[in-house]
Amino acid sequence: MELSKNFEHQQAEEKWYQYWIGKGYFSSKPDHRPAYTVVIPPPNVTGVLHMGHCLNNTIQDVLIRRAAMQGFNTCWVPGTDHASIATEAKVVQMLREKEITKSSLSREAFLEYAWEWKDKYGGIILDQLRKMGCRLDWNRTSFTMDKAYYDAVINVFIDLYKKGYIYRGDRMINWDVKAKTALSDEEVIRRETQQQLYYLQYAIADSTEKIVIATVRPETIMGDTAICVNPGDERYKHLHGKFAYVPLINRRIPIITDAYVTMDFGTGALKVTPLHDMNDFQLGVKHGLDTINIFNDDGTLNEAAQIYVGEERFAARKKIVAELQEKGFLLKTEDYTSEVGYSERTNTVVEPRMSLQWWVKMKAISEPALNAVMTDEVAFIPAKFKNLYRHWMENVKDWCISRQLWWGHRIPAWYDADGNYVVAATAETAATAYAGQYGKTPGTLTQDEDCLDTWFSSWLWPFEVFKGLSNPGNPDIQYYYPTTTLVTAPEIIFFWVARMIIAGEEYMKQIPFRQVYFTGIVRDKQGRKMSKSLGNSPDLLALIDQYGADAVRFGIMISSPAGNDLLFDESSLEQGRNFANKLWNAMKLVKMWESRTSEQAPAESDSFATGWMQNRLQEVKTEVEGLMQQFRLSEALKTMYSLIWDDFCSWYLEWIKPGFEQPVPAAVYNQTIGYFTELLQLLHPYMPFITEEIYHLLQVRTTDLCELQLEASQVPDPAMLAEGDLLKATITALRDTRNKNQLKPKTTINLHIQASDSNAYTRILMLLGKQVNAQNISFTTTAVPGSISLVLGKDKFYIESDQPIDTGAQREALEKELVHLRGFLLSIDKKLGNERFVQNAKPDVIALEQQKKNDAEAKIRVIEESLTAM
RNA sequence: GGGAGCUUAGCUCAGUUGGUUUAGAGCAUCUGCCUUACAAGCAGAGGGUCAUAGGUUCGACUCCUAUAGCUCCCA
Repeated sequence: MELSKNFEHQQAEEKWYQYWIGKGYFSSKPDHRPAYTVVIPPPNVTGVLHMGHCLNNTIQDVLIRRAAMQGFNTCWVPGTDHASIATEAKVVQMLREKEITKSSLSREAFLEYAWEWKDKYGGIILDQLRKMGCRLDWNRTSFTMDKAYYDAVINVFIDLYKKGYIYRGDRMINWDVKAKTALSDEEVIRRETQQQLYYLQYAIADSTEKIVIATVRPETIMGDTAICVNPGDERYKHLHGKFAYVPLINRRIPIITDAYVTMDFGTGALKVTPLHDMNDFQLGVKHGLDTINIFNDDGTLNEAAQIYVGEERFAARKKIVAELQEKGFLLKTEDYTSEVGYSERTNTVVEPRMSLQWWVKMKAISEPALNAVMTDEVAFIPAKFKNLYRHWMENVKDWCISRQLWWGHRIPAWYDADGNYVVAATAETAATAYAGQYGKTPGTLTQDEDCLDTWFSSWLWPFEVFKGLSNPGNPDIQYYYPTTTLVTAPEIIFFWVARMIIAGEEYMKQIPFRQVYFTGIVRDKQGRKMSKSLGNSPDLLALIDQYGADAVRFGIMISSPAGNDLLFDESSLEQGRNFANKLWNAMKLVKMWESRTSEQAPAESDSFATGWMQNRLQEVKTEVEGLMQQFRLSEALKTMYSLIWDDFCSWYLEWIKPGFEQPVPAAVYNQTIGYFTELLQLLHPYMPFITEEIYHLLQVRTTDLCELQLEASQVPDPAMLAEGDLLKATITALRDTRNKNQLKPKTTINLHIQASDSNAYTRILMLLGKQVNAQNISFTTTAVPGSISLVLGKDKFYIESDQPIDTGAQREALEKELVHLRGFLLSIDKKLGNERFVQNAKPDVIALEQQKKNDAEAKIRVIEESLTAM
C-alpha cells in the first residue's frame, strides 16, 4: 500500500469514530470492574461548540480514555440542559420570523414550537463532540427536560418546599425588561459604563434653601420617597428631620440620616428610591419609607410616575433631564464611569425590581456541602478554589429560582382566586392538598405561570442521569455514583458545582463526585475572554477541518495547566499538526524496514539502542503516571511529545536506522514495533485518531488501541540511562564543534578521545561514530597535533579532518567556558567556606557541593591543558 | 469598598515540601543542511540581575512584609 506523504486526518477521523461506536466500546454497563464515571457539564441546548467546550471536553476525554486503558469501566454521560432563557429567546425569534408573536399563542402551542426547535437544533453540539472524538456513552444521552428528569425536578421542588427550604417572597430582584423575567445575580454581567452624574436641587419645605443631590438615574426621581444624608455631615445638620420637594412632581419627602451615605461622593446627599435600587430598598426597609413603583415590567413608566407615562426609561431620562434643565433644577452634569449590570441573555440594562418570586433558603441546606469541600472529601484541583468556595458558601444568599418563562419546569404551585396556594405535582393532588390545608374545596385552581431556573434542574445532573431520584437504588446509580471526576470552568463554581454538591448531599446523602478539575478560561491572543459578542471565538469545526481533531486536541492541551487561563493561539494547533505528521513519518520509516528484516543477530550498537529506548520508555511512563495523578495533563503531554519527537525519532530511530537499502535485524525491528506501540498507547488519550490509525498500519492487529490495557511501568536502569545521556551529550558537542568549524555534514573525520575512563565509551562508540560521521575513532593519552579539540566534562576530543582549522574560534570558546567554570567554582567555594553552611546543611547537601567542586576543578584543569597545548 | 490570583527568555508558560550546577520548554530569532521518514523537516546556537525594595535563612525563583503593575470574582 502506498502511504500518503502526510497524515490525512479527515478519513481517519470519520472511519475510527464509526468503528469504535460500532464495536460498542463507548457504552458502559455495570460489571465487576471499578467504575470511572464522568458526567458532562451539560452544554446549553442552543449552543454550538466553542473553545471552552473544546478544552473542557478534551480534558474529560483524556481522563476517560486513559482510565479505560487502565482497566476501569468508564462511563462518560453526554447530554444537554434546556437553557430556559436562551432557548425561549431563540424560539421567540424563530416565531417572529414567521410573524407569530408569543403573546398570540397559548402556553401549550408555544411549547410545541419550542420542542420542535429543540428536536431540530438541540443535537448540534452533541454531533460536534463526536467530531472531536469524545468517548461518550451515547446510549445514556440525557436532557434536563426528559420526562423522568422533569418529574424529578418537580418532586425536588415539592420536597424542599415541604422541608421549609423553599418559600415565596417579595424581594428586590434583577429584572430583564426585554425578556420580562427575573435574573439571578449570576446572570447579570457588570460592565464599566460611561454615564452622566446629574446634580439636581430639591427645594426644602418652609424655606428658600435647596439641597443638591447627585444621581445617575434622574428618571427615577418620581419614585423618591426620602433624601438621606450622613448623620455626621456638618453641611446638612440643620436639615435633619425637615422635608424636601421632588422636582417636577412636587412630592413632599423627608430628609433622613444614615451612616450608609458616603460624605465625599457627589454632594453627600442621596435620593432614596426604594423600589428601583437595591441599596435604597434596604434603606427603605430600615427607615420604614413609602414605596412607589414607577415602572411597568417592560421598563416603561407607569401611572405612578405621573409624568411621561408610557415612555421607555432611557427615553424618559432624556426628556426629564431637558425639563429639569429648563426649569432650573439641574445644576450641572459630570462624566462618571461605574459598573452597570447587563442581562447575560439580552444585553439590556438590568432593572432592580420588587417582585414576588420563589426562593431557596441556602444557608442551612448548604452546610454539608461546605464541609465536603473543606475536608477534601470533594477535592478541588487546583486547591486554590477552596478559598473562593468557602467565602461564597459562608456568605451564601438565598437563590431566586423562578423565571417568567414557559420553556422549563413549570412551578408546581396552585392558586385559588384569592391567591391562596398549595404546592403539588398535579391538579388532582393540588385539590386534595388544598382541601386539607384550607378546609374547603377549592374553586378553580390555576398553576403558577412561571418556570424554574435552569440550574434548579442541572444541580440534580450527577445522579438523575442515572435515575437516582426517579428510580431510587437502581443498579446504575449504585454502580456509577458518586461519579469520579467533574471537569468544569471556575466561573460556574457557584452556579453549578456548589449546588450539585448540595443536591448530592441532600438527596443521595453522598457527594456527587470525588474530584473537581477546574479548567482555565480560554482567551484570545490579546487576553480577552472569548465571547460571542466580541466575535473572537474561532470556528472550531473549521479548525478541526483544517488541522485535524487530534491537532486541535493537542493544541488546546499543550497550553492548559490546571486552573490557569490559556491564551489561544493557532500556532499551537500547527504544532499539533506537525506532531501528527512526525508520527506519521516515523511510521513510514519503520514500515520501510518491514520487508527487509534479516535473521542476523543485532549488532552491539543496536542492542545498546534498544536497551536504552526500553529504559527511557519506562522512565517516562512512570513520570506520566505521576503527572496524570496530579492532573498535570499539559505537562504529561509535553513529556510524551518530547519522548516521541526527541528520544524516539531524533535519537533512537537514527541510531538503529540501517544504511541505504540495508537490512534490519528482525529482533530490532520487532522491538521497535513494540516501543512504537507503547508510545501510541501512551499518547492515545490525547490524540485518539492518529494513534489508532498508526497502530493498525504498523502491524496486522487483532485488538484495538483504544481498548489496549496499559502495562505497569518497570523501574529503569539508571546506568543505562546515564550511558544514553553521555552518548547524546557527546554527539551534540561534537556536532556543535563541527558546525562551528564549518565542517560540512558530509565531511568525514577521525576522532581521538582522551578519556578519564575509556570504558564509559565502549558500548556507545559505534553509535557515536555513526552520528558524527567519523570514519575512525581511537583513544589517546596525549594531545593530537593539528586537530580541532574540544572539552566535554573531564574528557577531551580531537577531530582530524582535511579541512583547515580556526584555532582562534576554539580558543575563544574554551576561554568562555573557563570563565563560567571559575565563576561557578567561586560560588561553591564560598558556600563550603561558610562555617555555618557546613554546620547546618544536611550531609548529603554538603557532599553534593563537594562533588560539584571536584568536578568543576577537574574540568578547569582539562580546559587549561587544552589551552596550553594549542 | 471586600476577596482571590498573577508578574520568570521577544511571545506563551513550566519550575512539585527552600539546597543536581549562575533557572527549563514550545513558538519566534540566528547559523548550516533539499542527508532516500518528515523543509509541516534535520543538525546546532544565542537569549533571562526570576516585577521592585526590604526581611527570614548557612542558603530564596521558591517563605514573610511593603511597593508598583495587571487579571478575575463579589458588593
